[in-house]
Amino acid sequence: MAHLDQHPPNQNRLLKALEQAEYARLAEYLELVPLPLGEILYEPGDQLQHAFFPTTAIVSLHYVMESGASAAVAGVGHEGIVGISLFMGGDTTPSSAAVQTAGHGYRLKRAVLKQEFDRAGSMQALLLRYTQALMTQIVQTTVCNRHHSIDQQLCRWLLVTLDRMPSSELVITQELVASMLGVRREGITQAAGKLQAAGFISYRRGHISVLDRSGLESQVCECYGVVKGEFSRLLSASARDSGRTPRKGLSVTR
Amino acid sequence: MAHLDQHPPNQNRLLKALEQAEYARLAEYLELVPLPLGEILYEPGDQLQHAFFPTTAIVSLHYVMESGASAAVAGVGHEGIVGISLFMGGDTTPSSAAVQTAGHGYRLKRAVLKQEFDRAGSMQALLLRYTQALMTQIVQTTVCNRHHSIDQQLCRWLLVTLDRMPSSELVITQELVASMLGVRREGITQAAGKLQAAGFISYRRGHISVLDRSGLESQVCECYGVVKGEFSRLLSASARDSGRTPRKGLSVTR
DNA sequence: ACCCGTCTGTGCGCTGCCGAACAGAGGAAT
DNA sequence: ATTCCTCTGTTCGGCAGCGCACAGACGGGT
Repeated sequence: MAHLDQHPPNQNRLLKALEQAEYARLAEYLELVPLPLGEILYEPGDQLQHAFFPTTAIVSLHYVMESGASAAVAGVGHEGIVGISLFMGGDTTPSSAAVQTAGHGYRLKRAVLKQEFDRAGSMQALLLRYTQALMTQIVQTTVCNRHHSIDQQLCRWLLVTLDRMPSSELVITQELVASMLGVRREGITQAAGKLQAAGFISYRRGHISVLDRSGLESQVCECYGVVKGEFSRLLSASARDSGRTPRKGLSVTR
Repeated sequence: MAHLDQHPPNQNRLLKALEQAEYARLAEYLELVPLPLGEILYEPGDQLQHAFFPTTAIVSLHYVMESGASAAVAGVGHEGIVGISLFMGGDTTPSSAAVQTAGHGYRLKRAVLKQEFDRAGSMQALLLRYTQALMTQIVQTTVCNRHHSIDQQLCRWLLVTLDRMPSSELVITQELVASMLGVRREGITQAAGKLQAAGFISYRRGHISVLDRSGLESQVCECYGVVKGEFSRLLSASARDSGRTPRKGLSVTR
């Protein structure tokens, strides 16, 4: 069993950014749960009962079409929360959330989250800023789908996943990556082959090791930087206190 | 000049859904403005000064890439508001907003909107539900980009635009439609040709008339219905009073 | 009435991605 | 060691959409 000290709540950036008083109110309700690969946190139409704050796990938000085809629209790791529809008021969404990388996270009962949100304090502001950052991520996925090659999208996916991992070893099959990017498995095989030939990664059945992060960064499309810039603009520590515009122009490429 | 009685604020669904007291507080600050085709309401990095509630105009939210290529991620008509980053806390976004169909709208100064939002009353709840519906729209655009043909996307675009128009005559060039869908102009020419041959639409230089709406609906992909279902679930009159889950299963196809 | 800028139709060849099918290769379980 | 299942590599044909180039056609402006 995972001990609390191995997985402190403040591994999650949102929980970490909470003010003392808020964190104190929530602490007793935070429940550490294991998030095994493939676990589905919610599906379309589900009445959500909990929100999740991943610590070491990564959750992918995706939409499954009638035909069975699917595509991920965003990912959530230790920087975020799964289940924003709880406080946005819709309670559910047409998309699904599934664990993409096994790990742990904290969950919080719907009523507790909603109550804290409705105090309209700094946690509300924090969650709303996070939601806006998430929207940016989705928007960027949209344009990336439209205009960029599988190669570039794979680079982007590797980098955002890496940003949420403690190590540079990703445990995932090409098949799963393909279904997340919404492309054929063969497309990933080929793109990954190029990256390996370039010496940026090495992989074996179900494992991808990133050897040269800067190599990936040299190939990735602008989408990666835009999203990363927005996340740090909206959620950096200096933005914590108010809703005002914090420092700008961190690393955004325009 | 447009008279107030030709363009009452309640043409905008969000304004219409406001409670008496809230509307009364805002009314004196609502400013009717013409929104000519092509006007840019904001660009990346702009510090927004106003939010806009379109009445007859349609605004498209899109992202312009470094290469100059662009793609629309969502549209806003009389059902919505432009400038959600004002109350979400980010004040700005990496995307742009431009008028896609000329018309009118009301604008509201940033401070006034923010103040009303921060009362954490029913307007806050309304705007948050709208934001969630907008996210659904963006998500659906993402998967539509990934998996559906230009033909289907054009159908979808025509229908959502039609839903926001009083007549069935759209004033827009194929060139503009192409840039909104993020595809080549030739692709639109071809897709529109098919639809015309099928008798669903007729067009001439800068004008598209929808002749057979149900024809379009028979060809459109599921994305249209999903978004429409979410909007009515989240923003129908019966959902106005609280954040609770309203009626379900309107027309969403799963 | 004219002119010129913009919009629309059409024709290439090209390429990135899809669909399907199959062979080999790891790795976990027995 | 053997078995079996899943993951990975590779091939081939097909097609949707791209980039480019050019011709005609419309319509607003003077």
